[in-house]
Amino acid sequence: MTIQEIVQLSALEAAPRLLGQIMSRITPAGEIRCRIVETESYGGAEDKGSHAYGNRRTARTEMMFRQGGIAYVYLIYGMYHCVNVVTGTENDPQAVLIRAVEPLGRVDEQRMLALRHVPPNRRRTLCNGPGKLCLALDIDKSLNGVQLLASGGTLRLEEAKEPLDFAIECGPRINIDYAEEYAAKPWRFYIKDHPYVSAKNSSPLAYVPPLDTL
DNA sequence: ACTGCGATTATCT
DNA sequence: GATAATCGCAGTG
Repeated sequence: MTIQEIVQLSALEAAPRLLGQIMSRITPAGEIRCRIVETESYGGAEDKGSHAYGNRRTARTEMMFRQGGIAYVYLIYGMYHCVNVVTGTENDPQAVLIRAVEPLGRVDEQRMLALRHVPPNRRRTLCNGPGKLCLALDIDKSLNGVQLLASGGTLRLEEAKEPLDFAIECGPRINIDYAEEYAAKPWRFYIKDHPYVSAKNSSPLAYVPPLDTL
C-alpha cells in the first residue's frame, strides 16, 4: 500500500500502516530522516479523546477536517508541539499522532541531538515522545497544514523502501483519562520491542492486520 | 474578559 | 509517584 493510499484511510486504519514509514524534515543544518515507530489514532466525531470530538471545528482543529495528506501541529502544555498526519476525506476529522520516531542514520541522529541539545549518552530519550520528536525535528506551528506528500516541502512523508518486517502491538492511548469509554480503546500502535517507543504497555495486544491487507 | 486545563517532559523523591 | 513549567484554546458570561 502506498503512502498516498494510506492517508486516504481512516485514522484507525492508517495508524498501524504508518509504522515503519519515513518522515523527512529539511532544516538549515540539512535533511533529517527518521522512521515512525509509534502512532495513535484520533478519528471521527465520536472519539471523546479527539480534539474534534462532537465535530468541534475551531481554528485549532480545522486541519483535522481537511483531506488527508497534511500535517496537524498543535501546542500542548504551553511549551511542546505535537505533530499529526491528517487522514481520510474532507469534513471527517481524522488524524494520526506521531508519538515516536527513530533516526535513520548517524548524520540524522547528530542533527537531531543538536536541535534538542541532548548529549549522545542520552540518545535513547532523543525522540521517544511526541513533544521530544518535534523538538528533534524542529517542528512547530509554522508547519500546521503543510502538504506531506508534495515534492519540495520541508516536512514530508516517504514510503519505506525496505519491506516492513516487524511485529505490531497496540494498547490504550497515553494521557487521555478524560476520554471516558474511549480512554481504553487500543488505538495506540507501536513496533514491538522497539527501543524508541515512548512508554511500556501493561497488557499489550497483538495487532492483527485485517485480512484484506494480506 | 475570565477561567480551567491539556494527545508532555524533566527532575525530583 | 509527584510536581512545576507555561500558554493557547475552548467554554462561559
